Amino acid sequence: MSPVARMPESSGGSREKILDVAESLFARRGFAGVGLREIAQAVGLGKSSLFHHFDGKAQLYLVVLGRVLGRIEGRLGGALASEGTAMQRLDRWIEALIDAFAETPPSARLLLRGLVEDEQLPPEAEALPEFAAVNDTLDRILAGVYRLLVEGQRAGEIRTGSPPQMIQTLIGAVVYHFASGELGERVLGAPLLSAESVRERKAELVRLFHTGIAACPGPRQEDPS
Amino acid sequence: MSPVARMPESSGGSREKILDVAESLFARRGFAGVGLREIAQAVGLGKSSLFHHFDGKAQLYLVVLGRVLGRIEGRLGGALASEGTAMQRLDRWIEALIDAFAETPPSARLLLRGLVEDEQLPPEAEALPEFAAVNDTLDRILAGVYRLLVEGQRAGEIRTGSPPQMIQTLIGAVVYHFASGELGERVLGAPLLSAESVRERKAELVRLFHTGIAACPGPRQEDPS
DNA sequence: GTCTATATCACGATAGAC
DNA sequence: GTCTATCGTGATATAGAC
Repeated sequence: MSPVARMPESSGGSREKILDVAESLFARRGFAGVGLREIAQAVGLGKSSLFHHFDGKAQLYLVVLGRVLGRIEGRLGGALASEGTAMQRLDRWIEALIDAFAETPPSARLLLRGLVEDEQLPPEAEALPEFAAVNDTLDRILAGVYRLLVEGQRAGEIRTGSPPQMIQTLIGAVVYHFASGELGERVLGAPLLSAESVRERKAELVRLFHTGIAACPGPRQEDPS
Repeated sequence: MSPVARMPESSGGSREKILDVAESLFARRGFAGVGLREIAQAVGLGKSSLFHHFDGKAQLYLVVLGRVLGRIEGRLGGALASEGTAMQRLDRWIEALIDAFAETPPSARLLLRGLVEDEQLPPEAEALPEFAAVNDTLDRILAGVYRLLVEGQRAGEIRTGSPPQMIQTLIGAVVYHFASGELGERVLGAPLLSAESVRERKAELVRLFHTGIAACPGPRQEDPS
């Protein structure tokens, strides 16, 4: 899509390094909390050099956000396209989202900020093409899981109720968890990103969506994991 | 607790006005995204006047955050102290948390930032007494719901599983929802804070925690709402 | 493609008049 | 308790040499 995307190797991948560093810093302290000087310094460049790779701070931020969303969309697409019942695909969708955050730890924080902080960017940034691209990717992701939930309801696998409400819960339960950092580790009493914690999170959410947290005395669907 | 808390009325409540404005602005753009100049201007004061009410930006932010947490703790305490089974009290706890966010809309965003953004404050701010106060309130809130979940498990009302994992889901599902702003409204296709949306959110979460989202064929516990 | 130098502006915080 | 004036710093962004 981007004009620079065609040359993945040639002449020093400064651009990728900048994006990696910026992703980590923006995730930790947000758009306003990070200066271009700090980013440049962490990459090993002068501040002004960033302007030869990006049009400015806002565009850089949007490129970073778009890259994260693109990675996530790729993973989720596999779950949507997989075989099995709607409920099985939903389980895989949840697990794929968790894997995406576990693989690239800053993603969850960056995404949570990006989703919640509408007014953080200067107003003129909404005119940038990257802004529209981010929104489009987001819409596709949401539309995908929405269709999956509706399909599950039609098939009688998912109870009645508002799919958008369920989506809000899914996003909140997954994204918040992996963005919760120190507080999350205080709650858990364990590291957030260890293989064991990640596995436990998957199991808990799949179980929650299947049966809630109540000790239901009736017969239960088979545990899928 | 605070030395100023004893005089709720006398001599112009500038302090409260500052806190209200700061809460709204910090919620929208975060600690680093808001300048003292903007806060003072919105209150109708000069920038320097803020320093006669607060010790600096970081302390002001912590006071705002502490006030929000105090309001929430008050509401949740009522639910914890109420009568009924652990599951019924958990339902009330969830509904009280939702009411707190619905009543003071910026709270959810402010809190989500405060919870997730560890590194946003300058390091010396962690030495302020308000920092410890915020953490204490947070710990009390978390300990309260933790005890409730464990009690429910002992009584056989709540299934086995990790209470911390359940708490992470609770926080994520409630706080994210009410912090989700424009994106949340795009997902829902409806305003986030209308009486109907708030009622629907309560019903969805209570239902989710009772029975999951699967269409369970077995007998179900009575709907408590 | 990276650099130095600079322009312009806003920031948090302080001093001191009233 | 609020104000004006100011200090020192760091912000984004640009210009132009190499």
